Amino acid sequence: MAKYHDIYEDLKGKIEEKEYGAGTYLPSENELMKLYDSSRDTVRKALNLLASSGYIQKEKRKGSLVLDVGLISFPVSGLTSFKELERSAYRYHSKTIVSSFEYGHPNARIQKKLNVGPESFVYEIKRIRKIDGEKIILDEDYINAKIIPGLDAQIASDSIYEYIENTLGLPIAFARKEITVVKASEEEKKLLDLEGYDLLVCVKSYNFLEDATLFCYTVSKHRPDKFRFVEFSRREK
Amino acid sequence: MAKYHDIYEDLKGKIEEKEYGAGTYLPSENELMKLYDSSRDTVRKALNLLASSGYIQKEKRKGSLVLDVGLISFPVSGLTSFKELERSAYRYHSKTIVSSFEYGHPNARIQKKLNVGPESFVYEIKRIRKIDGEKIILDEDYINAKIIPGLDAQIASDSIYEYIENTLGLPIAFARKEITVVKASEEEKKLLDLEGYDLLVCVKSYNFLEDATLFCYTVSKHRPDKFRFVEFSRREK
DNA sequence: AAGTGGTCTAGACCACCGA
DNA sequence: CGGTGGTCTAGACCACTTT
Repeated sequence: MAKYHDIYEDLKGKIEEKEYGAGTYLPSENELMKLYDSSRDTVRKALNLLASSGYIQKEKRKGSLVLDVGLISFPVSGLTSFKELERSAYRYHSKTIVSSFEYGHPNARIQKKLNVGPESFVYEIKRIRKIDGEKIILDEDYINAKIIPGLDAQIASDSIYEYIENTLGLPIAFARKEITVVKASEEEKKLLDLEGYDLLVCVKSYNFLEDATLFCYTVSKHRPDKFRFVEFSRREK
Repeated sequence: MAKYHDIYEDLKGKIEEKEYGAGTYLPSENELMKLYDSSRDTVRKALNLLASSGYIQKEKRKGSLVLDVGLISFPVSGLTSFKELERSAYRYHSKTIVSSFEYGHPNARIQKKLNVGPESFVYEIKRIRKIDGEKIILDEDYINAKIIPGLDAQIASDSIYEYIENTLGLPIAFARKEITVVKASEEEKKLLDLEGYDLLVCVKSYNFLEDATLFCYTVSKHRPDKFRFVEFSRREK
């Protein structure tokens, strides 16, 4: 099912494999209709997906221009989790260390962040991400245990997202993220290999399920020299 | 024209004005068809825009849930330029100082960034952004003069984007951005009020017109404590 | 059983570009 | 003038939720 999505994946693949090279035009919508034996609307849905993710630029009365799919490395974008990054093209020698795993009632700050009361239960997990032998990233996750039950340190050392999506079958849908720069605390200096840096790039993220439930608040702190965020954005209007 | 866009704007406004409150559902697609006297497809286009910009979450067989439109401040996202930020809700006492304005052939690095030859002409503009009396941001713009002619220091001190879009009538379409953290050079320490910080948040941006012409490469460096980037992202699949 | 959003189709008109 | 993408319409079937 979801024909338009199949067409999107197919075209995306062919652009990445240079079958449709940068600077050339895709077949017209009329031709794509025939190629994929589908209606124009369906083809256009696929093309819109390609445009919004930066693969093509649609030009009126000319066609769909294939863009140069440049470097796509270390995106915080698209809800990518650390575990997914490992699997990506940019493969690091990486390791996750669970430095603390707690379960209990949240303090006032976390109650507010997760929008829960003092009687609720929350997992508080701290993890250190090691890349090429250096402790680079510190992740703090605050997870609503009522929504995400059954976590343990073993799952945390693997991938919490995979557990949520595959084991629990809960669909992660969207996130609000904020990137700032903060001073490193003494504890953070001890936990990470900061090499003299006293600032950290701080990515705070509110993560939601498909039914718009806020299930997790994450604070991810990166050593400045190892942080990189890439974005493709279209201008409104 | 562009009915679906009008509907989008109307609904967006009503969500921002709390006419449709967070946590409630929008009228069903069927009702919206009648409300706006349009077809279902047109209504759905508007709803998709709302969803992709984070205003609603569509839930199958239930409806379009209105999300809590939180803080939207200082987004680098969406191609927002400094001049637009000024006009936004978060109004700063701000001022732009053109610290250097040059016109000539580009060096090898800029030739590569702008994808032009050594015989081409490029504007190289440095601007300091003052917010509340403090010099916080340093912008370097490298602009292809063949595409964007007629720039001068006066325009640079106002808004280059406005000049491109309104005076020249050229449509700015999309950008590729990269955020990293870099060490401040001695020159940058002199130009900005860094208050002891020796790192800067560096936003590099390749900016394109609607016909996918690369017209401008920008490097924008921010004092770490004044930098903030907010993003809404949907999970693929 | 009624209502919802997700998908797909077929056809239409427009504005504009290039031959 | 034919081809392009942009927009809009009307109708259809599906899977599922709610009543």
